Amino acid sequence: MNEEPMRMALRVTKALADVQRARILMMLRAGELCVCQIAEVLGLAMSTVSKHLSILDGAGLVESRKDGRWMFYRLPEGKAGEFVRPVLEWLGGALQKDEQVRRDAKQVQRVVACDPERLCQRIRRRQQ
Amino acid sequence: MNEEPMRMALRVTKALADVQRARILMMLRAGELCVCQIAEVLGLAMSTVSKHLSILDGAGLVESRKDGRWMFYRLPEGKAGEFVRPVLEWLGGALQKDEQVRRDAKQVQRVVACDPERLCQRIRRRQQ
DNA sequence: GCTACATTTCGCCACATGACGAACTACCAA
DNA sequence: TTGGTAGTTCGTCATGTGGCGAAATGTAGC
Repeated sequence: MNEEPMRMALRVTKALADVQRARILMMLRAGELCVCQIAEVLGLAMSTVSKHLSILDGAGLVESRKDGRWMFYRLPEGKAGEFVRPVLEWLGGALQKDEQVRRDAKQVQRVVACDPERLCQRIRRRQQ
Repeated sequence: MNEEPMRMALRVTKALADVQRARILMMLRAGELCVCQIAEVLGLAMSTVSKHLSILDGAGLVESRKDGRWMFYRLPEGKAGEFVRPVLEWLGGALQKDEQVRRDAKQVQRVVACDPERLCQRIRRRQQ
């Protein structure tokens, strides 16, 4: 194991160096979310969100779980997240009072209350 | 005071999301360096290094001091560096065993022993 | 099997970023 | 004041990145 340290570190910092990905990480503090829920809050196309999530995943900043057609993403737990936990905590502290992050957190509350089926349909309609 | 938190955080993460800038930060752990010393170790043009340093400075990841024609850069100390210190420590830990970072550290030892006048001349010659 | 649908991958475009050399600035020393 | 020099800024170019829609993938249910 143990790939070149610089490569690992840069994958993390590059993954963190984007607004939408920072917003996603903050949203996931509330618990796991599926792609369409995240897309709904960010107001982005699902393909775009999926790409962001694969970048976060590649950096070890999220873990995923597949449930039927749905894919749920969450912050890494336990040993898997050891490497990135300090940075995630720093980011959380830095964005604690960010207005957009707070709006997102409220939206997440609304969105997890919805039936995911309906949510995905709504997003799909928005895109055409 | 207190600019939008997201903007501040992203300035830091974007500044960290580049190999050369990560190398610079690691090099500065040995103490302050001038632009030509950094350019020598990285093997980049001074104009490029200067740009990197201005990005690091804008993120609060370095402080600077002017001495005659020389500009010295160092890691931020005291209260100024409070915000970024956790990330810098994380990066230091992550890159502890990186080969390139170690080579850079040795080069820094060589370079600080040189007369800076001669060093700058050497770099300038290299660029033509 | 076939259909519906959540997600991912692909192809494309617009824009951001990192590199260089040249021109410009600021400062020291004659 | 004039030269020389460390550093910065500017213009340019190649490459990287984020966005979308369309096509591909995989899974549930008929």
